[in-house]
Formats: sequence, C-alpha cells, structure tokens
Amino acid sequence: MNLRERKRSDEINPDKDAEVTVAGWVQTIRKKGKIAFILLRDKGGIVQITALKNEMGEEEYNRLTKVQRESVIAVRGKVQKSEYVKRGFEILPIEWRLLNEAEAPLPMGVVDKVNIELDTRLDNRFMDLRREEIKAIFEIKAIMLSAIRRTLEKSGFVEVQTPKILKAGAEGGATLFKLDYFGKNAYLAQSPQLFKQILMSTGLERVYEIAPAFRAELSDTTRHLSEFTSLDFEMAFIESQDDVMDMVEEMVDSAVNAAINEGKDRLDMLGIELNRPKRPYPRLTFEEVKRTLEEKDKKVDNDLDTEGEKILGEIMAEKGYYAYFVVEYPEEEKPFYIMEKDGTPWSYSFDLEFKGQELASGGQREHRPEILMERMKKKGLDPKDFEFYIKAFRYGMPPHGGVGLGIERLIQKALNLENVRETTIFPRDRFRLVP
RNA sequence: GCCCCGGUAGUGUAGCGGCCUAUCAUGCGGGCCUGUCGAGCCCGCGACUCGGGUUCAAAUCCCGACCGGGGCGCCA
Repeated sequence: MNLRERKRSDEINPDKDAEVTVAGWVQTIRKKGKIAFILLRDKGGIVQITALKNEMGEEEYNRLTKVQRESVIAVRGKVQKSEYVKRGFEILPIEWRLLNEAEAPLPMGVVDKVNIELDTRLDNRFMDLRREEIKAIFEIKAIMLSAIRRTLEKSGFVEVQTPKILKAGAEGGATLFKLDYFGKNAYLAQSPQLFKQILMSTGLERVYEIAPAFRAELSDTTRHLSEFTSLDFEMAFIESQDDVMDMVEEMVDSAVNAAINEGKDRLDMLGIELNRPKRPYPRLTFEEVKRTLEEKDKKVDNDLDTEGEKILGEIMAEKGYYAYFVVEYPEEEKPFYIMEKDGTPWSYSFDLEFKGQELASGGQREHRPEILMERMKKKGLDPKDFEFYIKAFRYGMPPHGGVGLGIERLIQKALNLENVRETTIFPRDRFRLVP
C-alpha cells in the first residue's frame, strides 16, 4: 500500500474505481459482531469502510475494529456500490495501516452528542477544526477574503505591508502593547493608519492591507480580540468620503456574494441563510440618527453606545436594511486625521454598521499639514512625535480617504456567530495566549 | 477600568449544609449481535480548582488565590 496512490473520498467514482486507497481519521466504529462499519473522515468528507470478520480473519478484524477514534489510518480496499450507504458505495478492506493512533479519552469529542464550551474547543482547536461545521467557518472566511482582494485589485488597489513594530501609537486612545526593542521601548501596531496615509503621497494612489492589528484594550466581550485582522485601504484623489463608502459597499457586497455563491454547501452545513444586504447601503447622518433614537427615548450624546447601535440596527432591519453607514460624527469624537466639516461640529467620517454592530470606520482625511497639526494639538498630541508622518504631507499630498474594517467582525455578523473568537482559529484575548 | 455570574469524571451537566462512598448523558473498558449510519442492549470505570475559616457535619456557607463566562465603557 502506497500513500501516493491515495484518493480523497470525494474523488472516488464507484463506477470506475474497482479498488482504492483512502486515508483519514477514524470518526466512529460501529461494531455489530461479525460486521463493523468504520466512518473514515478526510478532506472530501466521510467514507464508510465495511469490515467483515469472515473476510478479514478474526485477528485483523479485531485489530482494525479496536483502533481508537480519531486515529489516522490508511485503507486499501475494494469499492463496492451499496444502497445502504449514504454515499452510495463502501470500501471493503484488503489491507490497512495504522499511521498514528489517537490517545483515549479525547480532550473533546468530534461527533459526540454533548455540548462543548467554546473555551474547551479553543483549548483543543486542532480537534475542534475536525468538525465539519467549524472548518466551514474558516473556509467561508477564506472565500470572503479572496473576494475582497479580487474586488480591490480590480479597482486598482495595490496590496502593501506596513510595519507592526512601531515607536509610537497611531492615535492615542486605544491601548498599546509595549515591547522591548533591542533595549528601546516599542509598541505593536494598533492600526496601519499613518503608514497607509503616508503612501498616499507616493503615487501608488490606492493601497490596501490585510494584516493583524493589536489592541491592549481591557475589553472582554464577544466582539473584541487583542489581535484581529484589519482590512485597511486608502485611496487618493477622492472628491468626498462618499467615494470611500462606495468602495466599502462594493467590497462588502462582493464578499457576502462570494460566500453565498462559492460557499453555499458550507452555509447549508452551518444552517445559515445569508442574504446580500440591500443596496445602496443607506447613509444616515449622525444628527438624523440622534433624532431617530431620541424619538424612541434613547439618549444620544456625542457617540452611539452599544444600546443605541442595537436599537438603530432594529429600526433599520424593519426597513429591510442590514448594512448602512452612519456619517458625519461629531469632530470631537474622531481622531486627528479625520477632516472636519468646516464651520460645523461635524466631521467627514463614517462608520459601517452591519446588523447593529460597528464593522468599519473611515472617512476623508485631513491632507493639509497646517490643519493636521492643529488637529493634533487639539487632541493633545505633539506634532513633533509624528514628524515622520507629517513630512509626507508637506511635499505634495493629494486629498484622500480610507477605511479600517474588522474582518472577524464581518465574518461573525455574516454568519450570525455569537462570539468573534469563533472566527479566529487561534484567538488572542485578555486571557488567552495559548494555543 | 467598572458591574454581575461561574468553576463537580475526558466532555457537557444535576446536586447548593447531614438522605452524596455525588445525578444523568456522552466517553472509555468488557460482553452480545452480518447491514449499521446520533446503532442497540447488558456489566464495569471515571469528578467536587486550590488554600484558609465557620460548623458536631462542607461539593453545598464565608474569605483569599487561580482560572473562566457575560455585560458596560471603549472600539474593528
């Protein structure tokens, strides 16, 4: 028996293949005396190995049917059509090999009919991912990311990588992870903001990055991670922030659409009905939102709180909108790099809300260096600390804007998952550093 | 940073001062069964997070530590 001859279970054609070699994980063994049914799982799904005591001989039969669940075995055998089996065929073993025996008991069941807590699952993620419906989440995530890349590239964006080890944080506010950098203090990047903006002065015109962002926030909620995948893009020569929102909408729509089309079988497996949010995504000004919520007796100050977001989500859902923008937040609430709406307390900023949760935020950036420095001072930052950044604004910086979007939140909301941690293979949060 | 809640076999749970040498399911070990597919049936195995305290008596009450869960704030 040779593993190079192995076929994935979904590649087997019972009309053509008389004999095959398969390999995978022993999911279950149902022994019924002289006949035993072994469900072998590989990337292509489940294939049934039917072992007959009378065919194999007692010794081999016992050896095979006593293998621990989740062990890895390879089987060469005869392909036999069978109406008893869901897939329409089974394999009658001729020879088999134990490639790696699993210990017992398992740290968690793969197909057991008991509930498993998320924490236990994350501690044993390698085993958790053996479950089809868990694997499906990450396959859909990959499909959506791939669609996002395609859409951005089609629109002239260039993928870039910016440093994750920084001397100073991007924006104050969010907490930074401090680290020792050859004896100096350094920080993990919480956003590529400053770097993607610097690139706007280069002529690349449109750049995007899909990379980890680190936030040392003491948040312990179902929507926060200490390390998450941030999708950032920045585009030059925009007329207004509407150009950025158009692009965000196009991108999110293509991702959801890809999940529906290319991930249909997996969505079915998860029992999820995913619909494309109605377009165009409405653009509501913060003022409008504030009025609407106050009509519902919900007080709004300078920002939407979690409750306000949820109520707005419900109001919009009633109208059939799952994705919408809230635009022109109070300038005071937004970081220094956002452009003010002159003569008003507002700013050219926006948040993308998806099913009542903030998914992305962006806007038009302030590209005039004097005003930029003024805004920095207003926010209590010293422009001297950002000389490397401001420099790029003094020698020809076009008007530009961009966005940062949390990939895990997008996946979480699209798939109606309760916890963002479910969308990260090895999540990092306040308490979890292993695995 | 603030506010709630919880830690019982490998896994998920019941019990919340004495009836607990702790329930049920799943799992694991053994037995029966040639068409199963959440197989079934029989027998068995396996646990109170740690450290103090209260009490005649603690899984159960109190304090602390450690580890988790949820919410708020903040954010993507």
